[in-house]
Amino acid sequence: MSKSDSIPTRIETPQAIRGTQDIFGAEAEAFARVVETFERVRKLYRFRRAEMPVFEKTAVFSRSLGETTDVVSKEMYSFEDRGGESLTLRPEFTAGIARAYITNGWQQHAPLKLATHGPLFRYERPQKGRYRQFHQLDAEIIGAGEPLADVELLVMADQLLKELGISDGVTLQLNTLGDGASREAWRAALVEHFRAHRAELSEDSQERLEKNPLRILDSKDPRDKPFTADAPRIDDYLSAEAQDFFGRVTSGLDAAGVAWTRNGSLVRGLDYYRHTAFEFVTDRLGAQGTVLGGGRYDGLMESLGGPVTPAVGWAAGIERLAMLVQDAGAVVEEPLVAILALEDDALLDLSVRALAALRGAGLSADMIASGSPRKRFDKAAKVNAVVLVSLSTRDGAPTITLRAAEQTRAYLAVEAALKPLHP
RNA sequence: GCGAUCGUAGCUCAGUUGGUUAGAGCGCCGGUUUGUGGUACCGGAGGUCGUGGGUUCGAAACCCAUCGAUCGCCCCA
Repeated sequence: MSKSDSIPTRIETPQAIRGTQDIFGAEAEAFARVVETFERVRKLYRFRRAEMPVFEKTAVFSRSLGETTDVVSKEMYSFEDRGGESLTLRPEFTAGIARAYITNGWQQHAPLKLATHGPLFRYERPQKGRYRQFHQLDAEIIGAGEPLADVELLVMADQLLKELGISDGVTLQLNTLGDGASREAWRAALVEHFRAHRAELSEDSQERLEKNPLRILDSKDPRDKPFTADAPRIDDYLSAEAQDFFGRVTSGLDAAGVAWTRNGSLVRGLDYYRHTAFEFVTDRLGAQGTVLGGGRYDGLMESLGGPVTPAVGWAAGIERLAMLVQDAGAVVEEPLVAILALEDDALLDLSVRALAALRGAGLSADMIASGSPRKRFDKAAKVNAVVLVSLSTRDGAPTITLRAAEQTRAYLAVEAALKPLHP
């Protein structure tokens, strides 16, 4: 045997990819709770479950997002496969759902209420609540052009946040971008307005004036504030139809008892967005305050080569929701019912039978059976289970003793489950 | 892509103006104490101080680079 065979080479452990996370313990419990709650609520509203691939041809996303935007040029996780085809890890759900809708002939189900959740990928610098691989909940209504669809989605979102116990401090901000004509007229007026003050705007906003003028409205730079305050308002450019549409959304929300506030600066950068835009915002997550956001995207299907199809949807970051759930103290991990302390290794078989009996009776159980036998009781005591079960030999006989703070139902159940085992 | 702060044991962190062999608590392993007991004590394992280079007689500490983390900017579909 050569030296290289007998001595394994130590390799340096590869690091996790930047911006990815390994979720464990309390965080993982909160994460699971968010997903479970979403699944429960979505069924109440009869949204149907869908699963899509996590990657698509790059064109699915670049077509729908617009080739020139920052989003496509530097923030997508793209790569070539062995055949030289450009693929992209999905940065959002909507484009993939739209592609699936078209290629699978889901028009037959329209109007279609869909829900999904899973990982998404964006090539950007991680910060609080933003990761390269992150997870979202997603709900869409495809093929429904009525304001009632917007209302239903928003009511569902509102109920979700309430059932997660995190609706305190979260406000629903609502805006309309109008129909295509309204939106264009407003945009032109904004450009004209800001161009008049061009030199006084922040550098970032001067840049935005060319690339994405609507975004100047939610600039964080104090230098822009004076000019955003008296900027043209969408309301002055809304067509009668657009006005009516928005009015029916807001009255629907009022009827459902969903609180909302108007935010005239809430915009979407992409051209296919029409009418309703909304975000549920919290002040508790630093710079990343949006917890759930979405809007109506009546222009998207066409940009992917499909038939004209109205649609509206939202997405919510699971990590951010989970953080709020944890902060609210809403995650209560089920306490362990029984912890066994095996204080004499001769009773190993008895302990295994005891474990099986407990778990078979639907009682959670775990065991301390390693390390010094005389220290196992103390270790078990630290586990903080409802009942501490010790197995030891007293006066030469196997002995099972139970201990608990009080005689709860769980205690009695443990006692009953272990009774047949008593020697 | 840009900026600020930070990387020391499995975890949380000390480590003086640059000075012998880098420490504590928790956790882990073993021993003693207690013996219906969540106690206390003793001992042990575990670190190339993120990595690479530089300054210096001497670097965990100072400088540069690099990787990573955190927070923010840009962007946010």
